[in-house]
Amino acid sequence: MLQNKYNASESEPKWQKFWQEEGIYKFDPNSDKPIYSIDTPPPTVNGKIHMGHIFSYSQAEFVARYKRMTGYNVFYPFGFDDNGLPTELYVEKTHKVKAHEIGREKFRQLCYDTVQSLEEDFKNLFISVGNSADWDLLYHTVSKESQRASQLSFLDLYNKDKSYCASAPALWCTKCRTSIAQSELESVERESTFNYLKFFIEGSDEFVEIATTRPELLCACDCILINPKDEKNKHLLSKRIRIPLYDFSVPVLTDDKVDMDKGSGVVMCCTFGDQTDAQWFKKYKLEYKKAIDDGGFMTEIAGKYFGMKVRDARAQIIEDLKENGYMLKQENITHQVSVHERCGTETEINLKRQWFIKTLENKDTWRKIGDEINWYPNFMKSRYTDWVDNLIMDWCISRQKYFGVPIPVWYCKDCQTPIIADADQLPVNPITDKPKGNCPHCGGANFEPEIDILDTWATSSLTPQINCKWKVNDVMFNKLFPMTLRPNAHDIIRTWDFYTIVKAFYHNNSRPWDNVMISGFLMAGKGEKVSKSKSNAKQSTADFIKQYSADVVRYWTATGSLGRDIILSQDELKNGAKIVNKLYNAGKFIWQFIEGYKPKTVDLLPMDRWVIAKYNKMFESFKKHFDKYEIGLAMTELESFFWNFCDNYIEISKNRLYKPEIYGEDAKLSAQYTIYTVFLKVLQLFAIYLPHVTEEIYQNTFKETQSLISIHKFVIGKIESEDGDEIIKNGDFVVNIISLIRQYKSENKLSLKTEISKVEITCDNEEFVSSCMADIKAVTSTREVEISKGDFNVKIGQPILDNE
RNA sequence: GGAAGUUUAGCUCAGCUGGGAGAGCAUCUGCCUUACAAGCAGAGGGUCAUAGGUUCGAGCCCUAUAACUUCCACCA
Repeated sequence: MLQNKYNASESEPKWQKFWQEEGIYKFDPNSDKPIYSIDTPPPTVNGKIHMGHIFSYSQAEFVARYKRMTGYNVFYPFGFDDNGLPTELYVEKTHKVKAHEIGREKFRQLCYDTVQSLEEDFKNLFISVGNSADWDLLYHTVSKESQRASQLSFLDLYNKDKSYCASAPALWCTKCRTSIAQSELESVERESTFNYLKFFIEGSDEFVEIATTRPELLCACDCILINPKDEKNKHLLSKRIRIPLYDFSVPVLTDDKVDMDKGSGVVMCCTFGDQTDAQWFKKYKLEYKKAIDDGGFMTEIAGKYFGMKVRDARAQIIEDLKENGYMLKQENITHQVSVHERCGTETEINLKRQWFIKTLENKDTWRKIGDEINWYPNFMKSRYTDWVDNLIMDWCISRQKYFGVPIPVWYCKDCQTPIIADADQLPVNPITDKPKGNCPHCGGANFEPEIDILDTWATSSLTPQINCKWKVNDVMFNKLFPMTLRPNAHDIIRTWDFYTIVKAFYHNNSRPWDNVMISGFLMAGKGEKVSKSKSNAKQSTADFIKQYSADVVRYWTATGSLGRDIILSQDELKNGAKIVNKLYNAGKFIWQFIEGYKPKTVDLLPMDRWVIAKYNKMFESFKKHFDKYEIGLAMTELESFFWNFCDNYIEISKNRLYKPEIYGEDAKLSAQYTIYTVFLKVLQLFAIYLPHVTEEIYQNTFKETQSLISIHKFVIGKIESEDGDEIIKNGDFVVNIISLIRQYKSENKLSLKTEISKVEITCDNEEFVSSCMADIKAVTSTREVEISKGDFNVKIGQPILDNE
């Protein structure tokens, strides 16, 4: 029995609890069913879950439900990415502390406590929106198991010579005080000035003009470069050039990368102004002059600018250059600069001992694996291939941070050789643990621990291995790996997707998954994304659930299309509320006629066969869309069928259901069979999107005569029927006739229940139309219908206005 | 500078292998019809971005152009 009104805020938590208790969504490791596995993105634990997450995660959630209901044993874990920089930044911000000030251990503990409570909230939120992950499979990137996997990965890469330790120029964030990877850069437009400076040739008052945006790096200048083909500057080659304001001079070198036509065609190379400088540094084995310290302040070599922030030093040196007559001219420009995506700070390049994973040497492999994977939507694949094509640096995995997976390495104090931990001592923390033996190189017994930690992506790129129990349970691993689906938003194709591919190839010589499904972003407005860290998520997800219900929020998430950004729309939410209400009301209506009814095969009336054929046809395209991960298009098919079912089929059949004494017992049985069967099927399909209201209806109606404990345990499919397109065409034709009569009433401002004395129909499928005579009469309230063969025409007689 | 996506009704979008221009919302007109007024029935509304081309026929294919969005590169 269904209550008169549906109360979502009562029902939703009730069913969520029921599903948990009954293990409705649990993965069965012993099942023979084919496995469908989902490599769920672990959200970074740094703030609140906003509607953008719900949007993106729902896409995979719908797929999980769909696959479960098409006979798969679905492996759908959930995870949290709770180590690393994003979490540290969050903790520093919310607790108003600086990690390097309060100390490593204290800070790690603070991080740990913070993520514990946040994750509980995250989990509850995802449950409250009806997420059907198997929570028993929950993983954390900071857990012992993940740390072990991550360190095993490190060992494996080291043993396979796919990683190396080097003092090489690496991207550096002076605010976060850590090295970062190429993938963590973001381009932003910044105002700057182009400064054209006089550089005097040593021992002469002749000068050469060199333009720079970074005059504060003059103190770190190593050389001047020109193009080898540059005739006009050729005379500089044998000369040394004096650095303005500083008491030293540098040689002139040649390099093809110098653009003769840019500025004066003469460039200065500093350590380090940009990527090109870093390349020249390596190529010509230049001296490292560290001008900027780890925190973004000028070093001693900057002379009078020592201790100043880069920006201030730049402003000051520009003044000094002007004052001393070195400034030829200045141009204001706006240019793209690389900033750290997490904090927006302009990045520097720093030279430190770092660990790298080789990514440059296998570009062809990365492309090949990209080709092996199905990308949905396909055009998003170009994000991946573009990224691979444009890689210029190996993946730097050292982070000078605290809260993360330790790099399992010590260095011999005598010969500096890295000592790698043993596999059987993992997870290991080199600061508190000791290596198992002496230095293999010199036999030394004094070690210095590596204090850096691993890039958080170095661990999260192992989610398939972590989830599938790599090097933990071989049987499981072989069963699950590679995984079926990787769902994520398009912002992390170059990080998460790329790194996961790299690791799966190095460790398992395989692609990590068969399919990648890319979702769009929730935009707060034009060109403005909603993000956890920016807190521009105006209304919280919990508020939306409270206001509209979880089902309605889910409905909205299903309206987006693959890979495309969407803007939160109140209209779509209202639409969702309408559909939930409509389903519930249809359930109430149908219950009146199916209470105690058990479906049995009967001869069906034509319009009943019609609606079943319509359902089957809709199911085909529903399936077609869903198999291509087009969740929204599938739902649109379902929705429009359901609305048609209510407004046309139910209207037609309700007379037979109400008045068997007029239309006959058989006609009622036929209608009962049809509404029972079709509505139960429709409910199953809607269960993917609206799991709560469909469960509420099922439990209070069909459950009585069905053996399955939950609507979510059904296998969706077609309804048995011989009919095809012919009956659809004929039935649609009848609906069209009904429409014409409704139109007549509407145009004449009559109530739809107004009786019509007589309707004369001529058409060429008069046989079929005649077979639906009783339905037509009933639904249009027509006393007499005459049908004959001929050109299509519907003649509507007089309405009967007085109640007789 | 390279690339991808988008451009269809006032708004949000659907249109599969070329043949009828569509849905929802909004607007307007009716209707309390034994599930639902959070509903039902109906109506109006479009040079399918622009210009060429292929074709018997183009929203769809080709070429060029424009606008918007995004990714990548440039950063002397």
